[in-house]
Amino acid sequence: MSDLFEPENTSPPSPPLAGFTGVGPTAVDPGGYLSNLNEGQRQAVEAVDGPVLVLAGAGTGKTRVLTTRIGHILMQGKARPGEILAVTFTNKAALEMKERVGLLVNRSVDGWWVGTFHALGARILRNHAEAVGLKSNFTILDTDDQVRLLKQLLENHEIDDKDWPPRVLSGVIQRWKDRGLTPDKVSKADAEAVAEGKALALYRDYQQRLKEINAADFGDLLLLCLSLFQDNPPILKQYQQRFRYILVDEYQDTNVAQYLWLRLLAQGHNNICCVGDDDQSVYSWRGAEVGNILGFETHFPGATVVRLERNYRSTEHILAAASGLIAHNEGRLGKTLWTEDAAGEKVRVRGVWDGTEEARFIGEEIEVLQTKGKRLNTMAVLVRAGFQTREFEERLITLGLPYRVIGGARFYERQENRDAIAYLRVVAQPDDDLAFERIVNLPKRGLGDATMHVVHGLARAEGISLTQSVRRLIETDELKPKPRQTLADVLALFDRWREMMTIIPLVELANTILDESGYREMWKNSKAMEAPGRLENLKELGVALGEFENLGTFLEHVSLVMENESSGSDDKVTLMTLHGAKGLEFDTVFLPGWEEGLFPHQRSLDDIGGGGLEEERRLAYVGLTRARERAIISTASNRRIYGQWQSAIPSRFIEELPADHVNVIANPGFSGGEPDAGYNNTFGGSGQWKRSATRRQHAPVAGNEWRQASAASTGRSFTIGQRIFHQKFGYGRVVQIEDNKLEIEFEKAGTKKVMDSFVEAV
DNA sequence: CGAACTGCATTTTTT
DNA sequence: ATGCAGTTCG
Repeated sequence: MSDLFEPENTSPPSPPLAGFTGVGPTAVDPGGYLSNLNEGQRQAVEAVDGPVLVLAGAGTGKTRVLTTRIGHILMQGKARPGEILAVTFTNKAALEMKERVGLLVNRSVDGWWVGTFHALGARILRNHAEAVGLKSNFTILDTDDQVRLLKQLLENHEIDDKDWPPRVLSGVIQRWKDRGLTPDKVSKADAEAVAEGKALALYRDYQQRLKEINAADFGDLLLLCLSLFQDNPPILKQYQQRFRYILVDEYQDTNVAQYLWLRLLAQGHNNICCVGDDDQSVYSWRGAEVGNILGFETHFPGATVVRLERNYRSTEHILAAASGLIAHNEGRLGKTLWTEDAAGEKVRVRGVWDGTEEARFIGEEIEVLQTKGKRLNTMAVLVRAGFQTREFEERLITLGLPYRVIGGARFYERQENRDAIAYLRVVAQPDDDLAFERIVNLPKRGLGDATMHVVHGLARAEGISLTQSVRRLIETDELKPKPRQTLADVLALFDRWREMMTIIPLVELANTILDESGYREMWKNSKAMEAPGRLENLKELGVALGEFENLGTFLEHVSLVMENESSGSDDKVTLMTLHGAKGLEFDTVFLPGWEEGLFPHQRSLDDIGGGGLEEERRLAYVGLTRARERAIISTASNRRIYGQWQSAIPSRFIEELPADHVNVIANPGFSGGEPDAGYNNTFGGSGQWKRSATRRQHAPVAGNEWRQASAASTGRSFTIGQRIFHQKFGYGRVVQIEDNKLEIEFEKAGTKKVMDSFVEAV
């Protein structure tokens, strides 16, 4: 273990933050950055030493607190930039923190220890890879790789993949890792609960195999750090001494492994400041442990707890509604948000007949707001589950309202990009079996199952990687001449590319590989519909590559930063899930689908006493608190789920909203409650929807309409470049086709997405 | 090897 | 209903 720390730290100690301009007057700061804070925020910033928990409610300025706190520590000369560890959960948050700190201290924060748990974990591990049985160029496996690896290993484990699909087992192992459990720490009870106790051996085997192929999965980035620290006290000590101050964002989302990681690093000085909101903990299903934030004072004795309760985002009615709702949860640390802002509009609750009407209603509301001068990018539709966006998309397309859907397939996850990246991975790291396997016969080289079976056999028997196995096999005559020659050629290509790696620029290397491997040729010859798009994506990948110094940096980026955030500044309505909306805010927020079974989701209702329902309620709370000026909830009395029409009951969360802050409006056709719910009647309270509402069997009228529209849209097909006519937008040309949605460049109206049923060929 | 068929699940998402 | 993955058949 040579140099523990990177070059930027070997620079001579500079005076603490020369060039720090702060925000205002310097020295003790009267009128400077501290005076921009409210009482609570200021406390959170000034309580520099010892453990601090900042309970930051929605919209109370936690990012400001975090960044100002970093500035304050530097300003006070308590630490130099390289001595602060600031951890976030997502790259987006890390980027924002870097930007804002950079702005505050008026200098670049490159090289500071600001990043995600995973990125920082990887950074530490690369410095000490040998100590945990890896080489420093180890590959970081994504979820997909994990599953494929596991699938291969399953064969030796007599586990029935019908009962225990690799995906599930991968989840189990991941959860163990989330809890900080290496194979030898998994309890007997835990182990026996999965695949008749056979999963533990699989976990061992999986870890073994990871080392053989010089790879780590996401969980390992933390777990291996823990092992590293525990097994090498001197290394741990150096990091402890180095990170004099630790800051953590979104603490309610951390898992046990992350808590242990933080605790080890903070040991000694205990200068750790965690910011979070227990009421916004919505990720327990992926291993987040609310107990981390609930038990902070026990985990870090003598902790200072600061509550940020003054909200700068929402109106009074919105806050009161949200607070009233979340008050139904037990086991909270407790906070009451308040604001000095106006009362504003009450939260609206609208009952509708079905999903179609719901989409129509929201579409109308958006148009009304638009005529009042509201921009589309101030509005968002927040749904519980991804599939719900479809109905709104269709409606918005019909109305010609631009929208964007957040979430879904990402750039680096597209097949062609993954293939190209696989080539690069094998160049960078020959032992990367998963990448090697992906492309060894892509394009087709005539290497079938028979050949690969032999290769696998030797690899498994010897505990070596596939590349190594191939290297040996081509020296023998175990293989038939043809595949043997093919493999030799492939290996020779990789050897050549590997030599080029250090001499030619990354983009050129990638282009050479795509050409010489025949991969690009494969798509050029393909008659598949998507082929041109794939080639386009490969070009796009080239552009992305251009921004990186070397292959290693690029691959790290690909595995840790799955970003695909587009401009975001366009004037479009945002459609996304409630989970995706955490941390964002909009003037107007639409919250559709508040029905029992959908929200709260059925799965949480089935999970009796598991806390699932409370998490759903927190999700509702998150949704409401995204709104600055307006929150509009809707609930449909009929919904088509899995192709089956079902009558639905309004979500219990609607009843839980405090009546004084809510306006309930039901429609004539609405059948969620009293037989004769008045049209546009405004009730003072929300209790009128008893869940004993009559459940009737019915075939919704609107269903026919939907079916017709759907049938009409499937009949025709368009081709790219075709000239068309649209009732509302006039003549145009098809530029892209996505199912029955067309992107059309109109001659007068610009580029819009429309449904093909509204378009005629000319 | 690729097309057609069958069964099956179907919340949320980051790294 | 729908899509996907695994399997089977030509």
